[in-house]
Amino acid sequence: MALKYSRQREMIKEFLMTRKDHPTADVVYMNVRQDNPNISLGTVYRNLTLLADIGEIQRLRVGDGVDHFDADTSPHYHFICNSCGAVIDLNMNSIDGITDIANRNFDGCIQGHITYFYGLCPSCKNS
Amino acid sequence: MALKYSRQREMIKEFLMTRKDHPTADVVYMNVRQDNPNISLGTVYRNLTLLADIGEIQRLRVGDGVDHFDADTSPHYHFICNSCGAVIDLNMNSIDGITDIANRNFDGCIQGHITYFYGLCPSCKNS
DNA sequence: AATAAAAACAGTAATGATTACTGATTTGAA
DNA sequence: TTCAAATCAGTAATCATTACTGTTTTTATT
Repeated sequence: MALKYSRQREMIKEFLMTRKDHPTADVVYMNVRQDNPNISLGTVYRNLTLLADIGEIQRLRVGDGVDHFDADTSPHYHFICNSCGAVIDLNMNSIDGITDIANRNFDGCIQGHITYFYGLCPSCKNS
Repeated sequence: MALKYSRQREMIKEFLMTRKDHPTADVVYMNVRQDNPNISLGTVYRNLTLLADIGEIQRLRVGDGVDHFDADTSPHYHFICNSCGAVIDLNMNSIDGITDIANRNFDGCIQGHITYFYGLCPSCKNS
């Protein structure tokens, strides 16, 4: 199962790198299709999953029933607007200490955490 | 749209209160059906959503593609086993301080956070 | 450059969780 | 008791995602 080059995968990754708003598979599909009208939605899904599996992108399950994708794989937190659903990067340090706290009273082995912040985004706050 | 009594809703809530493992709608359905074989899956979904909306239960989106439900509405954290998918309550205090940290460099208004911990559950750890 | 096996593709069908619809039943206030 | 509103059971529809199939592309090897 050696990885082979794929124009489609490159286009998907490149599109994702231009976006800071963590688009869904469908948004990726609609945009990449502007340059390659023949691309299939299944190809988009398959490559997004593949890219996430090899760690080149990040899959975000923000709880709205649709997966979002982020080309920024560095550890960072996300904010989801309760009003408009926007997914926004947060500028704050990692709070890895909480996994230690969580491990204290737990018999298993906690390896990491996922945190999402909720509230009103700057634009929804002023309207 | 005043809320009226419903035997089905009561059964669903009562079943959920007996469980600590955060069952899915389908599991609720299969169990409640033992006492009421005529109950409809749609009724289970409708009432779980209604109970969550009025705050009597909690909906957990743990990222496995299926919603889980918890009759314990007090703030507490959850752990998801990377191996078996079990959803387990964690015995630790709320770390509300992190919403303050998150708010510092954010123009919007952060109202809360959702954190899930991942790793190996006690039973998967020893096998 | 020609060959061929593996990988990836486009297009479409299938899946699975959840929601919406419909006509019948239940609830609860007047 | 009456009756409108709420809820129900059963089923159809939706929507995101995955699986399947026959074709095309990639790439290592001649």
